[in-house]
Amino acid sequence: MNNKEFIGKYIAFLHRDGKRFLENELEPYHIGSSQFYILMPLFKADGVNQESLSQSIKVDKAAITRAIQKLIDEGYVIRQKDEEDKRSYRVFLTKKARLIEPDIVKIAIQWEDILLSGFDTDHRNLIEDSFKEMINNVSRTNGNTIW
Amino acid sequence: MNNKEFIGKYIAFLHRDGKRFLENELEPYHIGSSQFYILMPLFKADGVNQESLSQSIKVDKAAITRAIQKLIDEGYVIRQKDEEDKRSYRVFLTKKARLIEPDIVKIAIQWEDILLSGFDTDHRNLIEDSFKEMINNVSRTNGNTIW
DNA sequence: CATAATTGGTTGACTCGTCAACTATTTATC
DNA sequence: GATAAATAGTTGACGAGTCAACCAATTATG
Repeated sequence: MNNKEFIGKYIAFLHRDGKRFLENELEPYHIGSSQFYILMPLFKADGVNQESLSQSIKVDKAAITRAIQKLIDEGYVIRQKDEEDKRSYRVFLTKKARLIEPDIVKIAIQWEDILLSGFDTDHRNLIEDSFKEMINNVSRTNGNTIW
Repeated sequence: MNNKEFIGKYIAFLHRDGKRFLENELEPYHIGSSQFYILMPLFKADGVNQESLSQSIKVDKAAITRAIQKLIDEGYVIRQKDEEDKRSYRVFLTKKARLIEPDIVKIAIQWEDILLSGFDTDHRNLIEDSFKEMINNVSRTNGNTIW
């Protein structure tokens, strides 16, 4: 039984599968997984700036810029210069985005249900907590030094 | 307490952090994370072909081709036409690769230790099993249809 | 045994994300 | 209040991975 595998490998598997799943499901809406990750926080609260989106999904602001451009092109968001701080833009959902919101959320839930199928509530909570712990572990480690 | 988050989001966080960690640590060896993922199975058994590597790390064979090219350029592997099946190449580690093997394995363990720090043995086993279940769930789902 | 289907590998075009360098605005500091 | 430092956003170059189209070799099938 010398088949010890690393968690990192499993994380990579699931990440790639998830990306593929999302991109297949999102194809009818002409967006990809990067747009999905931006829409999700916007559904909760729009009018925020790109920096805030960058922090909430922990993705480089350069990637946010590019992903938002696509959302604009497809008519899902508009940007408006923030009059309080003219360096930044506030990003707002359009009606078109609100129309697809239930579909997009459903896709997120579908993926969650696939991943966790067969897990009871306790197990789901334990997994969620464990993920949070791992994320804390990582940020604690790279928070101080640069590794 | 309406902050239900999706596991998929956490997976993406950890994937990106892991990639960054690996790439920082691997820099002195002039390889990146894609080479890391290929070296790891080769350390267990080399002389296999690219298709086999593709399956073992679940990465598209096109990416394997490109990642191996870099390993060749850096002198960590050589390829040898398989005389039994002339379509395929057998990939062998060089001495240079064997020399860095302990370092590379140590980097993998380091990342594992960061992720799972504070987890006792039971918790670690539970996490590993849960990841395996999630991966089974995914392959069961996309095994039949194409979603 | 000839032709068809499958398999191993490569290439090109693409998405997603990172980092570094840059502009423009805002905030601190002397 | 001028200059320095920090912050929001953009752009370019890159690495990693996917998919599709393609060769060449192998295996099935008629």
